[in-house]
Amino acid sequence: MSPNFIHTYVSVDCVVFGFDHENRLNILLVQRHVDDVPVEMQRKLPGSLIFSDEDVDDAAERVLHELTGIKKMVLKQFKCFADPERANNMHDIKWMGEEYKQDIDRIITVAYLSLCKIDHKINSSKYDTVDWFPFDEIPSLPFDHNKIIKESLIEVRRWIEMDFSIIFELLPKKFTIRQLYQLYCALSEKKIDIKNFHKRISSFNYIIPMDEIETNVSHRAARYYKFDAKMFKKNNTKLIK
Amino acid sequence: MSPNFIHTYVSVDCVVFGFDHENRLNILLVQRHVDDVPVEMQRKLPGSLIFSDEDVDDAAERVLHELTGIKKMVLKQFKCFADPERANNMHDIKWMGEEYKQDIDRIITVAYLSLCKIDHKINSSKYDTVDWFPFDEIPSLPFDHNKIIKESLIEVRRWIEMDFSIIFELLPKKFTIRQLYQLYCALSEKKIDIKNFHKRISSFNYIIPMDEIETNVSHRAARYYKFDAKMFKKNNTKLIK
DNA sequence: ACAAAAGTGTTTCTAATACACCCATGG
DNA sequence: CCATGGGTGTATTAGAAACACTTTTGT
Repeated sequence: MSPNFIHTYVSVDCVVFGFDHENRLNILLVQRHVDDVPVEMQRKLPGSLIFSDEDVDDAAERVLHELTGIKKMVLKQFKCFADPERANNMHDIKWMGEEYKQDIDRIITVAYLSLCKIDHKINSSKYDTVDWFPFDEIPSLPFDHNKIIKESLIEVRRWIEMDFSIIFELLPKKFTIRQLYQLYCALSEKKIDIKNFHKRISSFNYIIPMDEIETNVSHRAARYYKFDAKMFKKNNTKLIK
Repeated sequence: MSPNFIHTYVSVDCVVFGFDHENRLNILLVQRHVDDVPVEMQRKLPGSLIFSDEDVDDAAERVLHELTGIKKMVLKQFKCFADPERANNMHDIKWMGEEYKQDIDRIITVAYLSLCKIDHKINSSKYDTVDWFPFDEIPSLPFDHNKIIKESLIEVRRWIEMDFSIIFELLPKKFTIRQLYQLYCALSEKKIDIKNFHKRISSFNYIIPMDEIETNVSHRAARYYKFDAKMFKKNNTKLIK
């Protein structure tokens, strides 16, 4: 008795979130190159097959590094996608053949979340083209990448719910309370009044007011704040209980 | 350029939680049969390789059904384990050869959580021996099953935090407030006074008092309650905000 | 002066906690 | 009668929410 067990390649795909100046969540997509493939199918999530001596977490770390050149990025595995139909598209099969020089029939992938300051310089050693796409302007993507992205949003919200400190991975090192507020609103269902938000934030000893304030704004300039991770660790607090 | 990409089997493993009469979390383990293997290594998590035309979620559902005979069990994917060393033990390699009739060098697994009423009759179509083990009496297990179980506890706590209603999957259909309280304590870090717990519970319209009360107890008999899933769905509430 | 957002102070109200008290049952 | 836990009611308090008011800057 030798039933038809899966024997397959395994990849990782990374959904990297950023937060732009129009208060929108963005995602990093890369270019793939295949002839005869409609141009709208030429974007994809950054990813890679994993090596035979590699753990998935390490593979995801590698993909992120090849993608951005950044050494340490926060990273969280969130789901294995293994629909037998997920790589059945002709174009995708062709692309895999060219990319990996192997005939690949089925492939399962482990999806990861990551966060990145959108102003950080992207220095990819692997991809020619790496671009931010606002969440609601993401084109139709190969494989089940659109599905993965859709589910990643739910996951990133959960993540911030659980560990508020990772929200600062998306903000510049110095940020205004308003920026933090807008980001919080984009990521949380909870609605909170900006004034009360302000009050609560300033009661936290791990969000530290700086001397610097905004310039060239047509209203009272806001103060910049910075996040003190050490302070946060000491008395780990949720934003909203 | 054809680097050494993984080409592997993929399995699912299920960590099924139960809650016993001594207020302890338990886990279902099955027996595996290999000669020459020390008896303490003869238990394992229920699991299976996935078939070539099967999604992982379906495989997990299949495993659970073969394990318990129960049709619908709650089920949640929680992590892919892919350490290249995880199946390097000689005994494990031998067992895989006998079980699956294939030479298996490396194997990655996707772990699932499930919950089961501990009094429910277990009717396994696949395993001769299926037993509950209290969480802190789990023996040394093959592969990385001990690691998986350890992480599953964190995960099940998160799950209940997110969706309180699944806690009732672990309780009998009729239960006392004390039972619910003990279970809640076992699964949550939050401490709450039993009296206030009682009060809060009785304020929820989806936890319905029954006419029946305990018998043969050496103190005032407690009332039985039941959980009304429909009511809960209407006004989904967290136990503690 | 006005608009627009920063930032602070005050009040209200809900909900969590602490705790007192009565009830029921077995020994 | 006592011990044990079931179950209810009340007072206190913390903190979330609503909102008024002052400050700062550009136009």
